[in-house]
Amino acid sequence: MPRLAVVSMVDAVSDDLRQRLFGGELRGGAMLTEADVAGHYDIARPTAKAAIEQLVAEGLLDRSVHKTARIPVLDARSIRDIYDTRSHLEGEALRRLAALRLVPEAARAANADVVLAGALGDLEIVEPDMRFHLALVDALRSPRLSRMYGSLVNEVKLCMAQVQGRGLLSVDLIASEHANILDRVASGDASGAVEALHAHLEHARDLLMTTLSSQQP
Amino acid sequence: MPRLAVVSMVDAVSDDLRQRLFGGELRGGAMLTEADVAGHYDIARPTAKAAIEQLVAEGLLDRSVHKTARIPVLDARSIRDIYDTRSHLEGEALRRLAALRLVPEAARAANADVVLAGALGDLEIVEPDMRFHLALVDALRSPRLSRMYGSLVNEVKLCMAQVQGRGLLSVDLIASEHANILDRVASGDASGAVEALHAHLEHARDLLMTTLSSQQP
DNA sequence: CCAGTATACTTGTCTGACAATTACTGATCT
DNA sequence: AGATCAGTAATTGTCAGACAAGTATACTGG
Repeated sequence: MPRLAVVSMVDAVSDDLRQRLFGGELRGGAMLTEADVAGHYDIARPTAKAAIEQLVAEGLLDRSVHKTARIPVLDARSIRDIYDTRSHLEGEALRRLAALRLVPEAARAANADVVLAGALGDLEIVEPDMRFHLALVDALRSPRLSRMYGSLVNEVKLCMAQVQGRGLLSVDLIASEHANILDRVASGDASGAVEALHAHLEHARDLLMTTLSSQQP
Repeated sequence: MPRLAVVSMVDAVSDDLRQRLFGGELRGGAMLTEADVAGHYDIARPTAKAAIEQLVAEGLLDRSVHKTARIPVLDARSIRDIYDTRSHLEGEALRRLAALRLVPEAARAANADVVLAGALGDLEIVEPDMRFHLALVDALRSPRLSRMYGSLVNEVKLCMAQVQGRGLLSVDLIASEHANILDRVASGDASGAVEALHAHLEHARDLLMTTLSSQQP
């Protein structure tokens, strides 16, 4: 019997908004009023307000007091910060995994899914890709660390939705870089694994930033 | 002309609740109903609810759907996770600072305040101590990283309030360990700085855990 | 003493409302 | 014409009160 999650209306709404954000239906820079949300889901405005505030707390929406929520436009500085922080968290995680020579099974599985998803389209790669990286962090079994990395993953998904990757992701390259990282962890080569991760993330980040700057004007 | 922060009622309430949590007025394990908060500040229940939900999102209160919010009792596992995650974030930060030989001025100043606060009492040490560690992270100028570390700091403050440190903190030892860390950063000794940090945090954590276990039964 | 039910308490959500703030539009003046 | 200011519309912040739904506790019967 499957475990059913009892969610409140607010959670259901914020979940769906998240999906619409990641799917690109809600474009960067667009305004999102409480009345819009309330009308779209046919709920009361306070309920919509609470859902919006959840997303603001996660960094998936921008808002200050008395102003309409806006879907953030991720500029170069934000992307740099997101990827620097990813390197920061995940790099140290790899050091620990390498010290234990622990290769998370979930990471291997996720990387296999990356290859499978490659045939479907760029946006489909994002999910298993993120799952790979999250699996590395989750392997340390630290709830707080996983939560932090999860919030970064959400921001990356928002990035990906905004650039709407048009065939710019090379699945084979990504998968081989992932495999390389796992190999170095397995052999206990901590600094090598960190190096490989940094290169991998820098690669992804630069691709993102050049794509973004080319479609900005 | 000073920068005035326009805060909503909800923010003001959650700020004050935070202070009461850190001050130990609200003890671990205690229940905090929406009606309690609403009555205490003479505000409407929805407003109290929103303030509580902010704190839940920060991890400063526990709550699941349809249940009364509870002030978390930080057990050994939580403390271990908090300090492991601190090591994780701050250790990597030290590596970067050491590579730049960058010693944040704010960290020096905070450590000086630690010594000054030592004469006042244990709870007074906590603030400059946390400011020292936060200054190290802030020096990297990463908004996301600072936010993450800040949430850990808040949890540590909650810990400290719960053990109500009774003369168990040795100010001189803390300050000298801090100074040691800064020295190693200044000399570019990355792994030495990380080592010193790990020892420092492990020290603090063990003190916290033994104190906690002795007053638990 | 345990199980099941009944009651009180608490939270989730809604409707409707008003105040405070922001964004926009139009008129006036240089 | 362009800029500045006032007034209006739109939006958010907060409230009161209400009801449904879920949780916790006490009480009763076995």
